[in-house]
Amino acid sequence: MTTITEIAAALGINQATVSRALSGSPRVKEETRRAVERKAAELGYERNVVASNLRKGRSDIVGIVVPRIHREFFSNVIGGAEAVLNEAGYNVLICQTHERFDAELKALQTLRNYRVAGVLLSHAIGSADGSHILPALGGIPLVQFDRVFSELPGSKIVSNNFDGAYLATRHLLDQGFRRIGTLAGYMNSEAYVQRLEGYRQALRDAGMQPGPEYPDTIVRETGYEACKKALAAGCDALYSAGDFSALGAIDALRENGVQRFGIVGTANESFTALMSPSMSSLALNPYEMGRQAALAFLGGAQDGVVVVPMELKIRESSNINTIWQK
Amino acid sequence: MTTITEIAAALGINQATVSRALSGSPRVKEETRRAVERKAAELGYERNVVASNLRKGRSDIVGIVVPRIHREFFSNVIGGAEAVLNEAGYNVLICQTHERFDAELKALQTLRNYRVAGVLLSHAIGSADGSHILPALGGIPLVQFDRVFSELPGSKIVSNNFDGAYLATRHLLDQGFRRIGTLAGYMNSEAYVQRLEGYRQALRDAGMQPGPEYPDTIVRETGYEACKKALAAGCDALYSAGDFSALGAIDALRENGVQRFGIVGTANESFTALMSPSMSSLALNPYEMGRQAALAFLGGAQDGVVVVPMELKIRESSNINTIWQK
DNA sequence: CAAATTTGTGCAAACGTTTGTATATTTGCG
DNA sequence: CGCAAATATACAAACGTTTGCACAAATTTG
Repeated sequence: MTTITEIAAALGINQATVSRALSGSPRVKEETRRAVERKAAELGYERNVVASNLRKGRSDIVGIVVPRIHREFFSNVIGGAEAVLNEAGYNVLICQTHERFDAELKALQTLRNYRVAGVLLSHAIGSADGSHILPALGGIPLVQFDRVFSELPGSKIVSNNFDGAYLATRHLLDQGFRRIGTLAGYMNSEAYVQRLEGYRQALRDAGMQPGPEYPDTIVRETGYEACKKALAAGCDALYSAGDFSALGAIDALRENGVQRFGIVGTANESFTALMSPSMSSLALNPYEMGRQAALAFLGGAQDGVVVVPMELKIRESSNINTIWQK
Repeated sequence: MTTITEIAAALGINQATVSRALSGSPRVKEETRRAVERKAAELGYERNVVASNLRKGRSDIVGIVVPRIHREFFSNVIGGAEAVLNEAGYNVLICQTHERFDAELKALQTLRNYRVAGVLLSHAIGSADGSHILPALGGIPLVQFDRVFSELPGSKIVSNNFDGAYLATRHLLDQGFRRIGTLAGYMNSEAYVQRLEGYRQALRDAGMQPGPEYPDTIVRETGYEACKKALAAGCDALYSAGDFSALGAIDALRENGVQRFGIVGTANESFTALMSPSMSSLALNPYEMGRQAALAFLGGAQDGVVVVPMELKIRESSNINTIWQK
């Protein structure tokens, strides 16, 4: 491949001049610049970023570490981050942890080896705390998103789970449902705790009795079981902290031929809009979270929390006239 | 950050020895190696991959270029490729083209600037042909997957669309359906042409009349319209070359209260398993395609085509007793 | 025991840039 | 015209690693 030294030799000038010409330094004559650019194009020159980064002591790569790339949520976060970062001249190196602590540690070390400009991280479930993160990064700027360790410095991007769940529950009340339960997630995760609190607050503010709560309910099967209990307890609606548990709840409604029952899920997985009746869902905003994470990095990854609003997608499952059939 | 020069100074030996010790050269005494490793750990040394890559003239990064990362298909391909490549000591740099020619060209140039070890590519719709690819890559090994330009050299990973569509159509016949139409995709894409051919061959082999064909039918709306026409034409089943058009077809079935009508889609989008009745679908195998693409790269990106089998996921929509309701 | 071989280490150049400083050239101005 | 200032280019060192070659010490061989 062509180097600046070759261009310099071909033009009989110094490589430093070629370097300056190509990087737009004002210290080179317009005429020389044009000659260099012409010769560079002629020889098919492309700057060797590896050498450039070594000399400059920094890289234009930003690492993104996620549990699993094929999860809709994370691939959308990556998409949002990439849009901003590419615009700013950065490239994106993606690592998966598969929810494992050891893979997360290795990913962080790899990124450090590349002397990346920054790291955007959503930690693995397998990481009980964040004590390994800073040592592994050795000073590289850190932005955490969605799953954050509050004790670490740097920027954090999270959803407003409390407000979202409040809104979803309020929506069910507004539709005329009167006894609302909740399928809550794992209580060791901040996000699920916040959703539960938002749900409770909405009921309190409406002067309603607290409804039945089904914790650790996050997959289709547990949603199905919990919904049967909720029906037995006289519920006419459920706010579910996940979409898959809400799907299980709908299985139970169909099986029992229940009518006038409202469901709102959380996460706005693509199937919620595609099923029939379609499912109302409290949408996370992964693309925007990715954008915000990237912007936080560009802003220097200062300590601080950015809250990305959730959005309630109102569809058929929370309409009191929706018919549930087998 | 610590360098090998610092380790060498601390031990009073030469940097070359440190380098050799850390990279496992047999030319260094076991005792020295241990001393180096101890000191490296003590100083928190991490190899500077940028410098290493520059000196070695190659990089351990493989570029993956896809239209859109948040599409389920592509994120799974990436996941499969990453699994293999990480195992082999490579890292993955991901670029999106958003189906645009200019973004694809820029991505390829960026990867070349990084002197990546290889590129895995599924080209943008906006790229009418592949004439820009080789010049942009300047000799970097190329593996194409899913969307391939046959005229380019290198490895190609594709699905066996013909066999898959044949199988799907055969399955509908086996279920007792007798007049089968097809929602075909865009005929400027090799994959869709192959699916149409497979469908036709299955009917021929069964001694059936050719059914009605609805080309350019790939989204929900066009699927809905085409299904209404198919119903008017007396069809009792459809093989759809896409899942979204199949979803539209189901909309039409529900609306018209049709019974005894079979549907098989293609791509096995996650919603197909989650809707009710669930949709039978001809699954692409993106994870395996990613794996194969990575393996092809590791094997030197030799000229040749690898065909990844599709798998028919049999669910309720192709069962003759499934009830379609509003 | 000298010569040949093996083993371990050091020296220094290279990878392709960038950049501080020095030098050469041009320009401006009294 | 002469000198200072501005402009343009050259020189050379650095970034941190890898690696061919040279060399010294230890070991084997005839």
